This record gives sequence, structure tokens and C-alpha cells, in this order.
Amino acid sequence: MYQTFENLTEDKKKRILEACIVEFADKGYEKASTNVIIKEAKVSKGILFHYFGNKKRLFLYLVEYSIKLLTAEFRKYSLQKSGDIFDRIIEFGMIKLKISHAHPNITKLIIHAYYNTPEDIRSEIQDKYKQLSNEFLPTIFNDLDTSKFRKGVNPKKAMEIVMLFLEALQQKYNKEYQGREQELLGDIDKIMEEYKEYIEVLKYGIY
Amino acid sequence: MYQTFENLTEDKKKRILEACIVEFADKGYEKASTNVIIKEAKVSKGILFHYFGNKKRLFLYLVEYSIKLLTAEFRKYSLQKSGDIFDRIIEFGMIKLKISHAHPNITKLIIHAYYNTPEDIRSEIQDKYKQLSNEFLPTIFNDLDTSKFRKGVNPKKAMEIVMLFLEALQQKYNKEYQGREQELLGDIDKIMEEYKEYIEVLKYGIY
Amino acid sequence: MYQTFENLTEDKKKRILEACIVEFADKGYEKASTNVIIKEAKVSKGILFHYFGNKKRLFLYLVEYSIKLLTAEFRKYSLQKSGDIFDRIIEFGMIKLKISHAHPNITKLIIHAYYNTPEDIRSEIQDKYKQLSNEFLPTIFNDLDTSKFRKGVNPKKAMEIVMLFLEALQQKYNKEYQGREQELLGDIDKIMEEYKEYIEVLKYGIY
Amino acid sequence: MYQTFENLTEDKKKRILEACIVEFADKGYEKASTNVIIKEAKVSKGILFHYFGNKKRLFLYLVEYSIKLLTAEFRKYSLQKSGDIFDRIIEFGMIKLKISHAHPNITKLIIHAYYNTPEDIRSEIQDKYKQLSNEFLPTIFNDLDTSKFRKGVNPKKAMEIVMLFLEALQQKYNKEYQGREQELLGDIDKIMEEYKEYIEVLKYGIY
DNA sequence: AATGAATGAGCCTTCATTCAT
DNA sequence: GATGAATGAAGGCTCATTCAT
Repeated sequence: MYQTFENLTEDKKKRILEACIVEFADKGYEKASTNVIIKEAKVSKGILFHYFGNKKRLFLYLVEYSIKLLTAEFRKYSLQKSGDIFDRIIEFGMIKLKISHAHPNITKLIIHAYYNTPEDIRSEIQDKYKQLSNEFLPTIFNDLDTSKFRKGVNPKKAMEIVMLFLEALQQKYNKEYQGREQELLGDIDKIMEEYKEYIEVLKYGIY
Repeated sequence: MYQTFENLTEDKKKRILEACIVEFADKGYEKASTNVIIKEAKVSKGILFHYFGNKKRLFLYLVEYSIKLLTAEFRKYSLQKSGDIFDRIIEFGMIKLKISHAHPNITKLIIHAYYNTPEDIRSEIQDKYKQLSNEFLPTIFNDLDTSKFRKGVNPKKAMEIVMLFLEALQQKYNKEYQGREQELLGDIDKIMEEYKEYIEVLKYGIY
Repeated sequence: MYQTFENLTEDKKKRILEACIVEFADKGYEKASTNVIIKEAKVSKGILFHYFGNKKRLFLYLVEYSIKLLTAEFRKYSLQKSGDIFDRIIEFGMIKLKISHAHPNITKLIIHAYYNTPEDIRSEIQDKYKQLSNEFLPTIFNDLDTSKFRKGVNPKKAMEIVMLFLEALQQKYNKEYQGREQELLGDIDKIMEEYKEYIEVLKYGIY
Repeated sequence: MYQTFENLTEDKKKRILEACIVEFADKGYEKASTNVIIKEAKVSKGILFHYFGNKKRLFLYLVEYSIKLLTAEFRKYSLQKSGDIFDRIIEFGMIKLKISHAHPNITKLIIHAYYNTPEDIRSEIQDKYKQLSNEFLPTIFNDLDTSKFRKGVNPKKAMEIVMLFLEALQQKYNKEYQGREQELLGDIDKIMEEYKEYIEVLKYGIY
């Protein structure tokens, strides 16, 4: 599957991928138009479907591609294996923000795919997301030093709270900067400050 | 705006609203079809556009209507003004769940509108959401008894954390029950249990 | 169903019907193109589907229309109620030929529909054909005078033979004149001669 | 023409032929897809067109091949040269049925080709059919013992009637079993019984 | 000889919106 | 106010055929 596409010259592959990602990131799955894509990528109608079969599979491919790319990006930043869990979390959040900013369209596409998954590829997409968290959550929570936790605090629940909270925070920023993503870069310092402040409260609560 | 529609007989208004809400809740903004709506509502094509101008303004109207309706529902449950903030939050969550269940389509539409806002009415929709939270957040956080808060905990930030967390939790459940909303009812007790457990950890952290 | 179309002005209806019939008669169901039809009929894409829903239903409508038209044509020639069965059959065959010639495209469409029925409207089309034969076969075989039949000849089987034979003959001519229908007119006398000769043999056999 | 194909290894030839026959028999000429064929036959797109030029010539080749195959099959059953003509005809019908059943796809393809010939190879296909009947009709009608014929019966016309009738009968069964060809096998005895009965009437008529 | 990537016209159908009545 | 016929661009997708390799 997708073999034909993978074998293309780097240049053409890039042209097509870029056109697809921009279109899907911009319009979301339903409104994205294969016509716009082929025009932008300067390829024929037939060949797009020759590569990807149909729109759904194309989208699935893009999600997969995006996740792989983001994964690779994450790997570049090797998290400190030791240290305080909240320090790690803060670091993790910063990395996330940086990557988001380096690949705004990929990020947009991924977010879109997460919240508006086309019904009949939902499970496949969810699997891919699960893989992603399976790889990175352990990195964060491994060797968790629970000795500092207050008595009566269930470590598992505590970490779930932290994760849910991080997600909500990310989303808050996504919504806030929707349509003016470029401004996010300028505000990164401010954001990180706020971010740390939040974490500080959580940390204070759990320790 | 919408005046002609508002002046309709209660019966016709209801028929149209119901048809619209079901369709938009079911298919989302993009895929919702005005054809389906007019067929279901038994009105003519022309009149729908006469009332609402275009699909976008129709959707905007529905969002407004839904928010008003949910607001009214919330007002029925007058939160205890005093008492522990976390007790209030738990109560708030329960009310939310109950209302969600009493108006599943309205809830669906509202969630959809929040996450997939059509670009050119985004700010208008976001305004409406802001009004909503402006009315209810104070209800929860008013007369906040911060005396129990641990020293060094910024009450405002603490409450923001709680709110963000609640939102994330809601979303977690939305995703979990996507496509099988009816099962949520049966699981309500389990959900409330988990909900309380989470809150307990947060509470423990802040007090 | 089809009401909207039926209410059109005679002129427009005719234009559309003509375009449809020519296209379907010419190309058959699968290859007939709605694009060609709308271009020929000078109507918009949307309106064709507004009238008929989809290609299949359009075809079904045309079959129905054609059968009605042919039926009406047949009725104009009131078969002599009495007289020898074979005389009636010969007359019937002549009428058939004449009508075929007066409405070559309708005939073509009908034949096509009979032998290449699109799978999922097959039963509906077959029903319509059954109605047709239900109306006219009795006209021929009513008050059948079997007194002249040779002993041992099962009248029902004999008539079945005659009918099957007539059909085969019709088909033989259809195939023979395929693509040069206009020449059939010139050959009608010759054909009728041959036709009578065949019937004569059958008659001779049965009496 | 077709030389390159004929020179292929038996195995590859068979693979291609089988794939083509199944596809054309199943879908008919128009809807048959060369894509399906090459996938099934495991050959490249280019080579199929290299062998056969285009879809039409491919189909023509298949018709030719099928007719040759059926011819060969017929030859295996050498009709009794003498004996009553109607006995021969009954035997002929039985052979036809048996062969049909032994090669259902070939039969289907041939029937389709007969009734839905693509316009611009129509005459070529009709020629091939003519060859077929030219070979076998004499087999049946040779040494026709007309002594038993009733006076006044033109033997040639009589035989034409019989042939036309046989064709009509075949077609009647084709239509009857359209879409449930496999059931024909179970009904073969019943069919042969009916077949004989019809012939009996004809025979009775002519003798 | 053999491959299969590439083409682009064509397919049927849906859509929000307009406008004469 | 109310109707619904009419528009035609756009949708995803398929197809036989070509051609560089």
C-alpha cells in the first residue's frame, strides 16, 4: 500500500505531500478538495487516486505520515530520563510547543484528525494515536519517583490529571491562536511562563 | 435579523428548529444538508433562506438558540451559593451531564460548533460561548472561600486549573462515547464516580 | 414521483424526453450519458436530477413512458375480436412492425431495456413488461376457437409456440436491420410476405 | 494480429484468458474493467494492450476464442447422421445445454456478445456467429428425410421455423435464469421435458 | 517484450443559493 | 410571505489508453 507513492522522487513526493497537508490542515477532512490538491501539486487527477486509492486512504496516509514526522521530531529532543517528573513535564510541553510551531500545518492536520475523525477510519486513526502516546508517555512517566507524593495521592490518578490538564492547556492555546498561528512564536515566552505557573500549582498539590 | 422567523407560529418554529438541530447535530456543519432540513421540516427551500439568509447564518442562529436553551436549563438548577467550592464543582458537573442527556442533539450541535466553527462566523460563535461562561463561571466561583487553600496557592490559577481540567474531562468522555451516545446514560454512575475521584485529587492538592 | 416533470410545459417535456430517449436508445443504459442529455435538451444538470432523482429512475421513467406510448398506439388498432387466430396473429405482427417503424427510438429503448435490464431495477422493469403482455395477449388469444385444432394438440402449448416464434421472428428482423432501421420501411412488404409464409406453416401444423 | 499473445506459454495464456472471460461474462462489455483483468491475471497494463491493441479487439478475440472452443466441444458430440430430424434436434438441444453448463462463463460471454455487440465491431462479431451456424446447421439438417413431411410444407421454411423456435426457447431460459444460473443445473431434467414437449407439437405439426 | 506510472476526460450526483411566480 | 424550479460549479472517482523506461 502506498508503495507507488513512496517510490517517487523526493521532489515530487514533497510537492504532493505539501499540497495535501496544506489543504487538509486548512479545510479539514470533509471540505478538503482533491481538485485543489492536484492543481496545487500539479499532478493529474488519476495519479492521486492511483497512489492513494481514495480520499479516506489519502487522509489516513497523511495522518500516519504526520505522526511519524512528529515522532521523529520528538525523538530529537531526548528527554532527561531522571529528574523531577514536573520538570520533565514542563520540558515536554516546551518541546510540544516548539514542534507545533515548526510544523504548523502538520499540527493542525493532526489536531483536526483527532477531533473530527471521519467515521469509517476512526479506529485506524485512533490506533495510530495510541501508538504515539504509547511511545512517549512512558518516556515521561518512567522511573516516576512517587516518594515525594503526598500520602493518600493515587499516583496513577495524579498523572492522569496532569495529562488531561496538559491536553486542555494545549487546546486552549490552539483555540486562542487559531488563525494567527504565526503570532504564537512571539508569545512563546509568555506562554511558557504561564505554563510553568500552572504546573507549579499542580505540583504543589501533589507533592 | 431572524425577526420573520421569530414571528412564526410556535408549531412551525418548532418544526423547523427541530429539523435543523437534528440535521446539524447529526452531520455537522459542512455535511448538514438544507435539503434534508426542508424535507423534514416540511417547508419550502425559499422560505428557509428567506428566514436565515444563508446556511452560515442559520447555523449561527441555531448556536445562539442552543446556548440560550442550555443557559435556561442551567438556571433551573440554582447552585448552592455557599458550600465548598469542590462540592459545587461536582454538582456543576452532574448538572452538565444531566442536561447533556436531556438535550442530546443540542449538546452535540454545541460541541460541534465549538470544535468545527466555520471560519467566517468563528468570532461570532466564540463570542456567544464567552457569554455563556461569563454567566456561569461566576456562579461557581463567587464567594470563593479561599481560607482553606494552602498557602502559596494562587486562587485564580487554581480555579483555572480546575476549569481546564473539567473541560478536558468532558472532552475525554465526548470522545469515548462518540458514536454510541446512548450508552452514556447507562454509565452515568460509573462516570460520576470517576469524576468525583479526580476532583478529590485536585481538591487534596489545593487545600 | 416525477410530478414536477409531468407539470412542465409540453414543449420542455418533449425536449427532455426526446433527448433522453435518443440517448438511451442509442447507447443503452450503461453508456448513455446524462451530460449528453442535458446538452441536447438544453437544461441544467441539476434540474434533470431534480426531476428524476437519479439515472436509474430516469431510465425507469422512460421505460414506463415508452410502454404507455406503445400501448396507446396498439389500442388505436383495434384487433378484430373474432376471426381465425392466425389471421389475428398476422395482423398483430403487422401492427407491431408498423409501430416499430413509427417509433424507432422508443422501440430500440424498449428492446434494450428488455435484454439489458440494469440489475437493481430489473424486477420493476419486468413488471411493466408483464403488464404490457397481460393487456395484449388476451386480445389475441381470447375466444380462441380450438375446434379446428388437430386432435392431440395441447392448445396452450401450441399458442406458446406461436408466441415464442413470433418473438424470435421479431428479433431476427431487429438484428437484421440494426443500424439501418430506415430501410425496414421499404422492405415491409417483403417482410410481411415472409411472415405470412411462416405463420402458414405453423397454422398448417396446428390445424 | 494477436500473434504475440498466441506465442505465450500455455500457462500465461490461460491465466489471461480466464481472467478476461470471467470479467466480460460477469460485467458485459461496457462495464468490464481492464484493471480488474490485469489484477486477476497478474499481468501489466501495458502488456494487455500490447497483445490486443484495445478493449474492443480484446473482446473480439475472446468472442473468437469462445466460438472456437464451443465449436470444438460440439464436434466431440458427433450427431447421428441419420434418424429422424426431430430426434436430432432434441439431441442438439441437449448437447447445447450440457455445453452451456460445462462452460458457463464462455456461454455467458457469447450470449452477451450476441445481444450487446459494441457498434464498431458488430459486423465482425456477426460474421463469426454466422460461421458457427454455417458449420452446425448443416449437420442437423443434412440428409433431411422430408418424406414424412405433410404435403404443402416447404421443408426449408419448416426448418427455419424450428431453428427460430429453438433460439427463442434458449432465450426464454436465459432470461428466466438470469442472475441465478447455477439453479439451471438442478432444473435440467424439467427443462428437457418441456423442451421435448414443445418439439413434439412442432413435429406433430410438420409431419 | 514488459512494466506500471501517468493522463485527463468523463462519470453520476449533490449542493447552497436565486428568483419568477 | 411563500413556493420550488432552476442553476451550474464542484464533489470524489473510474476509465481506456499511452509511453518512458
